[in-house]
Order: sequence, then structure tokens, then C-alpha cells
Amino acid sequence: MKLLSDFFDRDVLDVAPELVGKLLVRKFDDGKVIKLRITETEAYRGEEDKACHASKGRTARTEVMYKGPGCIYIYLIYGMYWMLNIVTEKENVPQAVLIRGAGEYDGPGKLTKALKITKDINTLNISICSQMWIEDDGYCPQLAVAPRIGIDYAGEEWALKPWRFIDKRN
DNA sequence: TCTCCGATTCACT
DNA sequence: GTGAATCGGAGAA
Repeated sequence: MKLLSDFFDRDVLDVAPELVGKLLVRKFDDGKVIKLRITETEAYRGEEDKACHASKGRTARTEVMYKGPGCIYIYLIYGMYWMLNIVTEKENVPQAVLIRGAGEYDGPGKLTKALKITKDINTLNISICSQMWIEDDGYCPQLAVAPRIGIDYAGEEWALKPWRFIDKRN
């Protein structure tokens, strides 16, 4: 069962843990399709979240996070890795879920490299996209929570929030 | 224009 | 445990 935009039209703290255990489906240009079970996600919640790119306000880069539920937010980090995010909540509320791991890939950079994800699918909506979507096959993960990674610059208040969600069954 | 730095990974000590 | 690779966005000037 494919997830539609109403699934993403909720608070990111509801969506992020529920995305763990879902199937991330990627269709390549040559027609090949692969499905990977999502093992780890993180929540980035609006302008007040100092770790969220949108904390700086609306800019060309963060514009997609204001576009509404289900939009794909891709950005380059450290000049070499693409990060994959799914926007949640209604229009003009900048929240997103970072997909940190899926299938046998245990890092966001490795995942996007394996799936050939780059800026060219930035801003597309994952609920109506033919190149990538998410399915629910009824799998039930054992959730664990932890602080988010690599955001010390946001200050302790935000860096310590338990907004990372992991499937212990892996 | 120019400078700083990051939602990472990997090789090396 | 430490540091390099590498580049576009954001803010300063």
C-alpha cells in the first residue's frame, strides 16, 4: 500500500517514527526497481528548531519545506553527500523527516549514493512521483529513540532532543 | 564578490 | 581518535 500525502500531513514527530519500517521504493531510469526497509529516521521541526535548516527562515534552499506534505527535500552536505528528506505538515509549516538508513545501508550518504538520489528529484512530491515512493506492507518495527546526529552547532537544547528513531529489529 | 562551514564518510595514526 | 575531501548556501561587505 503506497503512502499518500495525507500520511505526511501531520506533525513530524508523528510521521518520523511511523516511517521506520516502511518500504522506500526507488525506480531507476532504466526501469529497475528496488525496495529498502527504512531503519532510521530523524525529525526536523520548523523554524524554532535550531537544528532545522528552516530555522534561518524561508530561503531558496528551504522553500521546499514550506511547500506542503510529501515533498522531497534533497540537499548537498560537506560537498559530497546528498541527504534525503520528506516534508511533513501542511503548507507553510517547515518540517521534514531525514531518512538516515534503509535496507543494508546504515548512513544517509551511503543510502543516497546507492539509490542514485541527487538534486534532480528535489521538490518532487513522493506521493505522486513515479521515480520514488514509500509503501506500507504491515511490518511492525521495535522502535528506539536517540538524540539526533551531527547538529551540535544547534546548542544542547536542540541537540539533545530524542528525535531520532531506530528499528531495533534491523 | 568573498568567506565560512555543514543533518558525512573513510583512511590513517 | 583525528583530519581530509569538496561545494553550494547563507551572510557579510
